[in-house]
Amino acid sequence: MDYKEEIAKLAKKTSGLNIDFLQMIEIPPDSSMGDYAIPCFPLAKQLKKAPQQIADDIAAKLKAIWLDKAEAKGPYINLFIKKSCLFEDVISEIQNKKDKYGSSQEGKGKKALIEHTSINPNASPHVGRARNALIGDAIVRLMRFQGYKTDVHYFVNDVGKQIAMLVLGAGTKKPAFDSLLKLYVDINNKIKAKPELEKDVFELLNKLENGDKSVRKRFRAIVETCIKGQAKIFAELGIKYDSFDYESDYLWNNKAKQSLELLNKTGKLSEDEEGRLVLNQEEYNLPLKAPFLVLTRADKTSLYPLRDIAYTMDKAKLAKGANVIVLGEDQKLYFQQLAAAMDLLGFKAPVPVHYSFVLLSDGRMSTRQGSVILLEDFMQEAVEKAKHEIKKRHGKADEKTAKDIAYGAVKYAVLKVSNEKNVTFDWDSALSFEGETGPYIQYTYARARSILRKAGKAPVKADYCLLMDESEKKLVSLLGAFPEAVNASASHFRPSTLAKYLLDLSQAFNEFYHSCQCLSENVEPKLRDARLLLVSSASIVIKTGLFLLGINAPERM
RNA sequence: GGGCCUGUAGCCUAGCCUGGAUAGGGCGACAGCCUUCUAAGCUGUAGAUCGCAAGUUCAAAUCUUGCCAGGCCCGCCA
Repeated sequence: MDYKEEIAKLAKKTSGLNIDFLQMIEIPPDSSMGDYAIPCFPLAKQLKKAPQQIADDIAAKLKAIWLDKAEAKGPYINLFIKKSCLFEDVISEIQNKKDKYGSSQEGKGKKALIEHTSINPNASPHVGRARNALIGDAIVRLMRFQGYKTDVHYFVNDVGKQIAMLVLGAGTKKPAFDSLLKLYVDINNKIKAKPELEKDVFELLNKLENGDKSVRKRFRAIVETCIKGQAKIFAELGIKYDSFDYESDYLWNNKAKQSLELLNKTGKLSEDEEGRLVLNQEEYNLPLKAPFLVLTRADKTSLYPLRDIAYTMDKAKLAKGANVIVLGEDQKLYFQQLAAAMDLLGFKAPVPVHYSFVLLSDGRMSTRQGSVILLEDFMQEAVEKAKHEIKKRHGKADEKTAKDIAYGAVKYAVLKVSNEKNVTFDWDSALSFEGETGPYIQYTYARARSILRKAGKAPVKADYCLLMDESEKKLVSLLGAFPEAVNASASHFRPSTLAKYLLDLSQAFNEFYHSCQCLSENVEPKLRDARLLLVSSASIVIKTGLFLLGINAPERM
């Protein structure tokens, strides 16, 4: 039952006012003030009465079977829902729906396409780039949970100067994945010291674009090594892709060229004074110094935007429903240019989800300079620490649990921060297992599961009126808020919203855990049943929530 | 020069879209709580002119404008 709606209806009927109360209803800051509240300020003008008076008048008249009481407190009408109704609704719904609880199913029957990660295939991913993958994966999970049939795409940027440099650096050797970063840094330094080497880079690119078989092979070999290495690391974290789309394919299959022709038909394409093909985007009023998107070099070899336009057109054709792309904040303006080009071609651009960079205490991460924290290293450190912590408690550590905890910490540390906020990477806080962390939430789950294991057979129903403690009430109310949290998180593409919710829920559970016993002998059997169902419900919701963030919930830790 | 994002206790962060009741958390500090379901936990204390200044409003962390600081971007990188 949706109490907000019921309250709105009731308030409208009793007050006789033609006002949409639904918008006005809010949740009081403290549960002792009621389950819902209606602030009466907005009514004051219309009724020409003091809001306090209005609250008094209306509160006295509000009556419904599910309503325990309505009392005016200053200008607010505070509403208390009958506990039996409120608790019954929430707990039985969770028990019925189990791991489906919280899904709005609003994507049912719809499809979604999402592109994320799409890192340059030049080295092992650093934690800044990993932010893309982690946010992207959480969005994928949220959308699937909401019922969307979701395809995950990874655009492999295997064309361009950066890769050509790597190919040049490798020469005839076949470097291993682990050695790519060093190779990449070295060749960057080498070219910096000897700029005439750039000529070789462009020559490689030209040959690649014009279909030189051996050059093509050299590119593919090194890119494959890199993509395999990257995919393995992400797979270790439970992140999977349905399709790796190679940028170079857009050269071979002529789609880049074809989109150039389509753009030409718009009349906005022209050659600039140096022979490059540029797209006029004046009409879109983008904050650029010159309103042109450069699509080719003077030798007419393609630049990234052209290949990206071709790719984005393909995605637009493929995307039957939602079309989402996760991009760094550095791509914001560029993406607007891409979107403008799509608009010109009559295609709908994807919805961009932007995130800010992970910084180091002494500045930005740069693969080129080798000043990075590699995701692998972060994961490894976390696993070491998890093993150490488990051994401290249980004597020996099993690999699976250690990884669950370690990766939970890694993921949560990244996902709990709002997308648009910069993160300054700091080993101590990133590797913390206490406080606002993944392991804290996992620990909460393990505690709940431990109670349920010891309880043996689970009760089927209970009298929820017996749950009198403040901590119990708070817990139920948070459990009831899960669907809304999921919906807010999914619809705004903000995993941090769900991360925050799970933290609040875990805190509420731990407070309950400390103030209410379940299995103790002096707990009445009926109360025990009610509490066990509450614990079971909390465990279901925590597990589902963690799953949506891509975090495993170990049964013991 | 222009545009977008961010600014909340010593440090990190939620709330800002959709303005309302004492601005939530966490780390660190200090004081407590394990003979009772896992102390990776819980309770309490101290710590905030919500960057600054104006404006709108009965009411501003939240909306508007200006300024300051940090991040990112603005033609042949991707």
